[in-house]
This record gives sequence, C-alpha cells and structure tokens, in this order.
Amino acid sequence: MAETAQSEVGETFAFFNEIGIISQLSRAFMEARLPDGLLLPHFSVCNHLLRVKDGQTPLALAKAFQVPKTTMTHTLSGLEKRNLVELKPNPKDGRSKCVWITDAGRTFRDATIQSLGPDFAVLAQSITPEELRQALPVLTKVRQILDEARD
Amino acid sequence: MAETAQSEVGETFAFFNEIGIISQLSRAFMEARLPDGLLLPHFSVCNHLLRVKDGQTPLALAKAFQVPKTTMTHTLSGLEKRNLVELKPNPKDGRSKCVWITDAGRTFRDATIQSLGPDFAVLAQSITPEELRQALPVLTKVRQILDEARD
DNA sequence: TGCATTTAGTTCGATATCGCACTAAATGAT
DNA sequence: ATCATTTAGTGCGATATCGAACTAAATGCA
Repeated sequence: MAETAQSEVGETFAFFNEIGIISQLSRAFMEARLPDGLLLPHFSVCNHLLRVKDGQTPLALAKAFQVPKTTMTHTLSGLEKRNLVELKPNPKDGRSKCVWITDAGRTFRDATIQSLGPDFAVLAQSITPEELRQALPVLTKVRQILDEARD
Repeated sequence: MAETAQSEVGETFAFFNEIGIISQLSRAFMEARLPDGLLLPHFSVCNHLLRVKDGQTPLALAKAFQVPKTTMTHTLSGLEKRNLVELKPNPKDGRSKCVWITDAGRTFRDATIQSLGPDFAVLAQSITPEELRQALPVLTKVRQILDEARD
C-alpha cells in the first residue's frame, strides 16, 4: 500500500476534479437554455422517462440519478406543478406512485434538445464524436464501480 | 445540420450524463470521509492552495473551480471560521484579498487524503491508473472547450 | 486631475439539495 | 392471523448554491 505512488493519487484526484468541473460547466450550459424555473434535473427526468421508460416509481428514478429520494420528491413536484409529468397511484403497491410523462413534458424535452443544437455544433467543431465515444466506456466503468461500492 | 445523426446527439447526452452522475457519486464518497460541516469544496480549495499555490485571490479561486464568486465567498468564510485558511488584504489591490492556507488547513488536507486511501484501493482493484490516465486528456479537452465557450 | 467605467468582494433573497424523522403500506416470521 | 421489520414517499429544518444589486477601489480616458 505504501508503494502506491503519490503521483497516482494526484492523478486520481485530477481525474475526479475534471469530472466535477465538466459537470458544473455542462450543467450551466444546459440551464442557460431552459425556460423559467426549470433546471437540469427537470430535463434529465423527462429525458429519462422518454428514453428508458414511463411509469417508473419515484424511488427508481432517484436510484437512476443517484440522488436522495427527498431530492427526487422535490424535483417531481416541480415537474408536476408545470404539468410536465403526472403522478398516479401504483396499482401494484399502495405506498408507491408511478411517474408518467405528459404531452407537455415530451414537448419540453424535444424543444430543449432542439435548443441545444448550436451548443453541440460548437462542441463538435473542437472534438469529434469519436473522441467522446472513446471516453465513454471508461466513464461507464468508473460509474459502475462507484455505484457498486456505494453501500 | 439535419445530417447530424440522432445517435450522436444521444451519445453526447450519455457522455454528459455519466459525467454528472460520477461527479455526484464521487462527491458523496468524499464527503462521507470529511469531518463535521466540511464539504467537498472546502477540501478542494485547500488542496488547490497546496497543489498549485497559496496567496491567490478569491476571484482567481472562483475561476479555477468555475463557480460564481458569491459561492466562493461562502466557501471561504466557512474555511476561515475553522481557521483552515487566512484572508489577508491584497497589497497590490485595495479591493481584493489573498487566501493563505494555515497549518490546520494543511493538516486537514493531508488527513483527508489519508482517509481516502481505502476508497482509492477499492477503485484500483477494478480499474487501473492507466485507464484513468487514458481518459484524462479527453476530459481536459472537453473542459477547455466548455471553458472557452463560456461567454 | 476629474469623472465614467470596470472590477473585487459582500449582502441579500430565492431555491436546490439533503439528512432526519415520520406515516402508511408491504413483507416476513411465527 | 398477529406483530415486528422493512420499504415508499413526504414534511421539515439546515445549509449550499447562485443571481441581482450594492460598495469601494482601480482603471481609462478626456
């Protein structure tokens, strides 16, 4: 253990540092395109409901995004207030609910993706989709490791 | 533009999605090791002051971490209250200040890195430093692009 | 020099995030 | 069937984050 090079520790920190800063920057970019009081988590949930599937429970969504369930409750209440999602009772479980996207929610998600076109174009000028695609497996692997280690 | 494949858009989203979740997870891991009311930004600032250099202005730190200056004010006030950093007037500029790490700040940073040893060991079991090192250039490039585009 | 503009930092208000404690329903063991 | 335990979601309080407006100092320009 004492053999673990200091430089490796430093590089690991650097790795997570970059991750954190990119996360912050990309979030700011996205939110600059979103209307009124909607933030990245609102979009992410709508996108997830459409990309993956509808009718999931709030807890399943909280796990998918790795946020505490109270945070998901808050996010969903914001979406519901704007009629972007609908919460119905879960027929399989009386404690639970199911989250369904609405037409307005789909429209919101599509419009947001549209509005990001210019930003993606700028990004694509400097970095190829190949390069991003190349990095993705490592990121996914790191995510899975952290995910499993979270106990 | 219309030629831009849908799949590429999807992959770009996936990329930033992974980034966001890894950021969240790694932050949670770090904060689980930190004492009392100290959070990741507190550690990050101390680490930066030691790794890069001491005596920088709050604004320089805000830019380094890509956070609004009001957020940095808040973070620094937390560090100062615990005597982990010291804020002195900037001799070159009467409006400004310089942030210096204290002995307690150095101790805090070293102890935190120590305490992360086990987590890093777990990580290293599943992914080699080589793999992280491999992904780093892409991340740095993405960060720089976003950074420059931020206007 | 005098004055408009820019810049560094803070204050303040709004709200996102999250831990803790709680309720109600489901599950499991006897 | 009964009752302890677990689980899904919410309410509440603390605090992190951030935008807008403000103050004071520096800068630029006439």
